Amino acid sequence: MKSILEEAIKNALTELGLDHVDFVVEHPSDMAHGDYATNVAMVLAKKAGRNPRELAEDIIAALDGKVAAVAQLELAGPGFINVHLTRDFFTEQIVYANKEGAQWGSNDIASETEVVLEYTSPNLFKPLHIGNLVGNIIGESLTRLFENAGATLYRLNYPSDIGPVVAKGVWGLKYRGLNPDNIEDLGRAYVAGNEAYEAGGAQKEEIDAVNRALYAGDDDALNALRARGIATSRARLAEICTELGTHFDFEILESESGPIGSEIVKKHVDDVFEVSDGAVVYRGEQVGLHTRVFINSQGLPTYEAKDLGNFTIKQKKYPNWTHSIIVTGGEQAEYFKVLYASIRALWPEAKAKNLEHIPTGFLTLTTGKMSSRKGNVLTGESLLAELKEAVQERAAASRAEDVEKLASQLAVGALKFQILKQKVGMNIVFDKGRALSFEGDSGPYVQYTHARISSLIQKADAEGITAHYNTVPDTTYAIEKFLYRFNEVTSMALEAREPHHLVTYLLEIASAFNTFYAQEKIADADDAYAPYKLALTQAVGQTIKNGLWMLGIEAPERM
RNA sequence: GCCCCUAUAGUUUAAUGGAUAAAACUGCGGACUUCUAAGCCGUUGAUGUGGGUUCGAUUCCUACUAGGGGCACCA
Repeated sequence: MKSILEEAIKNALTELGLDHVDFVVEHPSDMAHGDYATNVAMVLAKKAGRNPRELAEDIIAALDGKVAAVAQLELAGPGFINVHLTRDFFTEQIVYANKEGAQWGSNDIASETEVVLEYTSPNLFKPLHIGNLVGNIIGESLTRLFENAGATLYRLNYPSDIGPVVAKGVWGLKYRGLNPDNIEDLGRAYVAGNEAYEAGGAQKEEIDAVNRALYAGDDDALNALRARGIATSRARLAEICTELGTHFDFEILESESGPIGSEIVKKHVDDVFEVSDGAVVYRGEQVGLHTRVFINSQGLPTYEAKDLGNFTIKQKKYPNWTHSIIVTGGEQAEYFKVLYASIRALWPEAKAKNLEHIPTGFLTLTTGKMSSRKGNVLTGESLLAELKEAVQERAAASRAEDVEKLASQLAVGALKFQILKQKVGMNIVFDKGRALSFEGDSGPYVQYTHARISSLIQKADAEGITAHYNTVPDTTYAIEKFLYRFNEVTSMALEAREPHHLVTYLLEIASAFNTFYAQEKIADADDAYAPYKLALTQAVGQTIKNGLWMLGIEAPERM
């Protein structure tokens, strides 16, 4: 609808012999101002040297009758043109939503793209910090927004299985006699290794030696500890990903990408890189950035070189990619600028493609600071467990058949919703108390609205009410004014890489539905409008379900 | 020291350069007791400071203040 209006306005400008300018068609914040409004007259006024209100009058005249769904055009304020849509338009949107079903809200704005999206990417020898979950949650939502827009999409996980962090963990396993098959011991081993490393001295050198040995792969005992630790960590990661609703299409390990990256760096040591203090570096200053080390003075690849190897593997596996997107913590924002600069220097053809880094915010707790080094972290799984525990009683008292499943759906919903609610990149202050309360602007609020709708549909069915559109009320319900915006929101959320627009929308539509529900009896067999209300209710339910899916959140039928 | 990001109500967050800055939590008040009260209705309360651009600035530019992040062998 929005694009139809934009097109009609452009045609009107041509008809009036006016220049084309950049104007917007938007939803006025006050619904009394209509369903859409455009500022075209005001933008054009100065250029044309005319009064904006007079100009708006001319445009209204030229626009009148051109778009069937438009009931009324009015001039307002300093020169806005407000557009009111017809009753039929809103009814048609309900028909359309119900007909589309699971496809409702989809679009094709990314149908020409092939996207490799890398996210989650934990270190296999560090406990999964709740901060790691942020990347998973945002990344997963982006993958779904891309899929919803028709993209060919590949989900990539890039866990770290070799390097200093792994060496610390393996050292801890060996010298503290910890069990590599136990996930808690793995966490303790890393903390011990890190403390030893920071203390310096002989132990630090031991850890460096472990690191070199692991790269060389010539110490069977260390190799075995590393392999067992990795297996333990990956098994647990897989469980968490299942619970969160993420599956990966493929994985690249740093132990694979490192050697490939090293080769590339060594091959280009004269044209792209240079040797400095025994290390191989890239001089980012030439493009306004900073210098970074790609191969350290011990001859081992750093994150930088590994990422070049990672890029090469992706390139080989998916040569037709158009977008390579990596979601990580915001502290890596500057790093990725340098990395991408080096990639463009190495492979000029990459300039024609889209290399994107999406930095996420830092997650802090309102209740105090966490430190992964000291081990007093709130791990991803412990938080999920806590959320599930908190919801257990409610879930048990609910109408759900499978209480455990509902508890999990609500816990995951609460967590994801709170993280996706704000703009990507903003630091997240995680309020456990609020997340645990499940009230207000929360995942469970929207999930509850969905369950309520499912229940209403069931009741209507029992009452013998069948959805149809023959008897339509004269006035448009407020909720109908939100429904048709769904497509606009999903496109915008994807284009901006900002799922929070969708979150805001779902809260609005859920809230509008709950108001509708409080004001109107829906499943009333004696009500002539009941079939229409039912159709509307179904459409809202479908919107919420599809919208939650794009956030990676399940929509329970009963709760 | 240099670079990047951020600053909105008591708190946590919204607002593609537009009209009276939108919610939630908290506080206070209320309705129904009819389809799920994890709900609904009402109410108090905000754009860090100074300039600039613009018909119009929370949004763009600039200086300052405050907070976070980064700046060579971690990821």
